[in-house]
Amino acid sequence: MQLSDQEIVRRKALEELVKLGINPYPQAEYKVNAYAKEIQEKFTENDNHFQEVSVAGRIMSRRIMGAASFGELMDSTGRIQIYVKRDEICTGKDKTMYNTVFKRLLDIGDFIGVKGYVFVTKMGEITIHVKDITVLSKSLRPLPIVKEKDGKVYDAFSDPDQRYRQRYVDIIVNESVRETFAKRAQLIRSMRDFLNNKGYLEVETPILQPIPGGAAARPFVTHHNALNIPLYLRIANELYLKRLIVGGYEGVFEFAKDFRNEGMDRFHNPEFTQMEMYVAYKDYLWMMKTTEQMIEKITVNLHGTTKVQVGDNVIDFKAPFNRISILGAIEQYTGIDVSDLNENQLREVCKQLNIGTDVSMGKGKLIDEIFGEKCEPNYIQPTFITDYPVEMSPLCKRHRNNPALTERFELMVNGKELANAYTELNDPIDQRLRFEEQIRLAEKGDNEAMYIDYDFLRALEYGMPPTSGMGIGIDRLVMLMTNQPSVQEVIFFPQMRPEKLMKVYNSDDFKTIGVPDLWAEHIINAGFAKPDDLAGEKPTVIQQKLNGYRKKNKLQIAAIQIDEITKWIENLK
RNA sequence: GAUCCGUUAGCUCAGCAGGUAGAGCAUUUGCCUUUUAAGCAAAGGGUCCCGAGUUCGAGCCUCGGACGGAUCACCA
Repeated sequence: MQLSDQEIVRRKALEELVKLGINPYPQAEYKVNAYAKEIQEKFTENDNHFQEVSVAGRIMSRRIMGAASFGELMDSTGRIQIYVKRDEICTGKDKTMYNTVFKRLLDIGDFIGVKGYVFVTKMGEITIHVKDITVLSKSLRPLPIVKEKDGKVYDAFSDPDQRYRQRYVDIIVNESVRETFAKRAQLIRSMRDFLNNKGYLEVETPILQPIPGGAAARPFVTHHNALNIPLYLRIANELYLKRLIVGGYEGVFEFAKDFRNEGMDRFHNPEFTQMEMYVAYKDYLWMMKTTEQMIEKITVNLHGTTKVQVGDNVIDFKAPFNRISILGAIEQYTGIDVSDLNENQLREVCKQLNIGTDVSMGKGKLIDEIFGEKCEPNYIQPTFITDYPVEMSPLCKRHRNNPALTERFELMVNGKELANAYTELNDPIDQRLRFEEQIRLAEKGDNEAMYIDYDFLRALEYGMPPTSGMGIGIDRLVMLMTNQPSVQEVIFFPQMRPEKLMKVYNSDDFKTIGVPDLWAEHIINAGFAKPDDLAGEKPTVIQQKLNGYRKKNKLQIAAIQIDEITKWIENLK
């Protein structure tokens, strides 16, 4: 492994700690009785609070001035300044703990525990006056140094690639990232509370499914050895949740990880979280009200107001949200009434509007295309789009006033779909026909049309009460609520192409061409990363470089001779 | 999948008509007992993403590749 100079320094410090009898990775519990945030919030100079604190965390900065030092310690709640004075942590004659351990062997990133009392410095900063330091864990890699003053961040650790691949570093160094994920947790808690308060049952259903139903998307396939069958990672949990409604639960919900084997971009991660809920005896009108109430409540819980800044827009989640039918929306933005058009006429309209189509698209898909192209981006404020054509909603009940439509809504916010809901189809005969229609579409080449789940049909045949169901994208909701421009910012470990490790050569690679052990240790550091690098150089140049390195580092080995080097180069060929 | 942009020290980023690779922070050493992104001073630190080519000479130019970002396409 090639180490940078800073990593070498830290490894040496580690060895020295051990020599001093200090275990850099101790086993024992370190008892903590206070946290940074708590001290910052509650300490006042007149009280006798916090006079014997014990705090543990990472050293995030140090300012050493002779026999006294300031530093910042970061624990799970935030940062607090520490003041370390030599004669306070070394009460006897031996000043090693300060001079050597604290000043030289500890680094930014190391975990320590400190005991002491809290006071306020002349500069007015709440600070722990340290009387005792315990090394808790040595850090061998230097952290990025991010500094901040008056809300302005300097030298931010900002490369998305590194931040997502090494999220642990991102959350050490970027406080706002920790806040985003804290908000995510709070949002989910708030939604769960809302649903629990209604008395619905939180359930878990299979992620490995023999038939990937409930949505139209390409699934990931895996294989079960014992059963010797393919299994799919779920694209939705809808059909399982509806089985539970058949089973007699009044309301069920699940926070579900779903998996879709499709493109990745800033709105799509292959695995994402959806909350789906189903409630018996309700319809989509009720569900609209419930959805807007739930989102309003979550927003207020998170922000104390219904208004949220998202990019350049302020979005107001105050219920009720606007409602418009999909055909009405199309008429609004294109001036064309498409409600009575057949497939060919729709194709004509698409052409006229400059929307690409292909033969696999049925009537439903064509309407969806027009809406997606001409209408969807316009709905910035929360808007329910309702009453979708029957062809694009195979699990949804037909509209009570128009059998060509369904009782479905999608919630659009900031020009994107956030939630999707139905008055669920519970007529088993109609459901079977709709599945069969999907199969016909599949044969036309729509690779997202559904498989038929016969057990689900069997369940419906036992009878499912009238039910309304809704799915809401948690990642997208978190993006809105935290004003983040991409899903990758709200998922701890977004999917990335695997890191490609470059072949790293070591001393053994040099030994194979005849470099003696003593030199093989040093040759990489002397500037030859791999054996082939020797081939491009004249032997005399190599000799100079190696012997120069020997002199500079005062190596206790004999100077290298030119004929040796010539032999290595011959061995290379 | 297409187009554009990026990849240089641990981190953030400069660099040029092709001529010995730079800054700030971090690191090391010395001085300094209350500092506030940054005390003062000095020093060390690089596979300029990888590979091929052009050239006397490539971080820079050409071609190919890797990875990332943005936009578009795809997308119930």
